[in-house]
Amino acid sequence: MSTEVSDLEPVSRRSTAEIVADRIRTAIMRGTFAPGAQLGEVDLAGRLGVSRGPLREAMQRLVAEGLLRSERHRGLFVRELGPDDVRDVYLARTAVERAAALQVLAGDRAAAAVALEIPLGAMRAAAAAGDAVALADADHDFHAALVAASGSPRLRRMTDGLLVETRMCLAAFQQTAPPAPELLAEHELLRDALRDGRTELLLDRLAAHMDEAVARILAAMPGAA
Amino acid sequence: MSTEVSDLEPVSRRSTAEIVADRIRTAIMRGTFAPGAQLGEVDLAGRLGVSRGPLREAMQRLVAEGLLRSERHRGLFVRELGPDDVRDVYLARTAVERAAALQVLAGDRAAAAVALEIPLGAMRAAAAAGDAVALADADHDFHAALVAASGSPRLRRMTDGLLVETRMCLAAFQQTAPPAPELLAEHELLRDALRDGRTELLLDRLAAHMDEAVARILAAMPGAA
DNA sequence: GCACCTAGGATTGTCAACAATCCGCCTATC
DNA sequence: GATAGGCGGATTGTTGACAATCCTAGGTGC
Repeated sequence: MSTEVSDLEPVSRRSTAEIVADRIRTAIMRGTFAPGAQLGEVDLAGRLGVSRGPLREAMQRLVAEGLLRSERHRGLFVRELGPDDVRDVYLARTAVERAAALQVLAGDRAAAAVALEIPLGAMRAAAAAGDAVALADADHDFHAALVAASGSPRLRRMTDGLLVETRMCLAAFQQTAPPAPELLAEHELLRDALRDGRTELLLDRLAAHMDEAVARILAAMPGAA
Repeated sequence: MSTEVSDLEPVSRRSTAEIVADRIRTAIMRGTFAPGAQLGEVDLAGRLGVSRGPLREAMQRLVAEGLLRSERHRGLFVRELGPDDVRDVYLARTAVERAAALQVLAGDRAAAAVALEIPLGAMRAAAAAGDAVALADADHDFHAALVAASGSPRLRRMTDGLLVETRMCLAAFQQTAPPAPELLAEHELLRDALRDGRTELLLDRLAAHMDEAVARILAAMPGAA
């Protein structure tokens, strides 16, 4: 809203509803809207500078993505994710990223390994600077890049949605700083196994990576069994 | 539109946008709207008896699901699925249903096998009657039931979307009648392997089932490589 | 004859107002 | 004192109209 770099296409190529959806999605991802919080339409519309029409369209999109819960004549609420949801998100992520990894292994492994170097670099910088948010961003980008390298639009779309939910889980209790060096090492091992075409090793490490993430999150969760 | 069985809750519990989305989704699934066709808002709104507001909300939902393609100031078009899309849909389905199958194997196999008997019965009846549409419905229900038995909401939601795209692929050239007895046998083999807990066998049969479906569809497709 | 420009029509994008519904609180009654 | 009934405020759901944009057809100049 403040500084647009390219005023050539201020609002042209993307629909307003899509822009609004992205904005709210990011806000939910960052924890700006607490889980369970109600989102008033007039308030949001006024804050974003749009009318209720496009805003409602954006909301429908987020409801379809599973980020919001709509109660008729009650309002829209940010979905709250419990322990079961954490397990389910990572179950689905494991399934999708496993398939993506297999596709990458069958394709151009080297190019994918190179592409992964970008988020890995960001992860190293974030770890060195002790920036937890940047670390989470880099983690996010790593997995998005992995799935993007598969060349599958549907796996990519699914991952995009699941990663947002992952960030929602993390944002609920950001104070739980993950051990940065360990996290970085895990991702580098994934990159190594991918680059070297070690199929079984990659799949095992991927599954282990997911299991550890679930354990980390559930350990930091209040009412986890 | 013609005969509603339960007029007790005509529009109460579900939002209008959701109802409209379901209606259009079904129409796309059945091939009522040809791929690439433009959907005019005023025309659809008038035909469904709602205003353009809820209709646009429903459209945003379908766009998010990947069924429609929106071009700004141009209109909404039914997505056309090419050979690459067919392969991608089944790639994603294989990933999701594999994960679901593993979850079922780790849970209550017997109950899942019983649940699968319902769509299998419908499939037998459709095969005997030579009803291609009912056969496709039963096929659809089988895989939906398999994933539902996993107890994972996210795998379930992904499958719902992917199955709709599957039907879109099939609807494009309905005349390609699949060999009913063979299709039935394949699904019964899946059920058997699931019931008996034969993990490797089930996963192999599932992958083969998907591969055969892709081959069947691509063979009937006009411009397939 | 061909290319460019312009007017027309139609469609989408957006907005502000109206109507229906629900929640919380207050009051009256048992 | 507790509970049933009703009222007020707020929010969502829906509608119709207005404005911006794009494609197509026709005309004009070169």
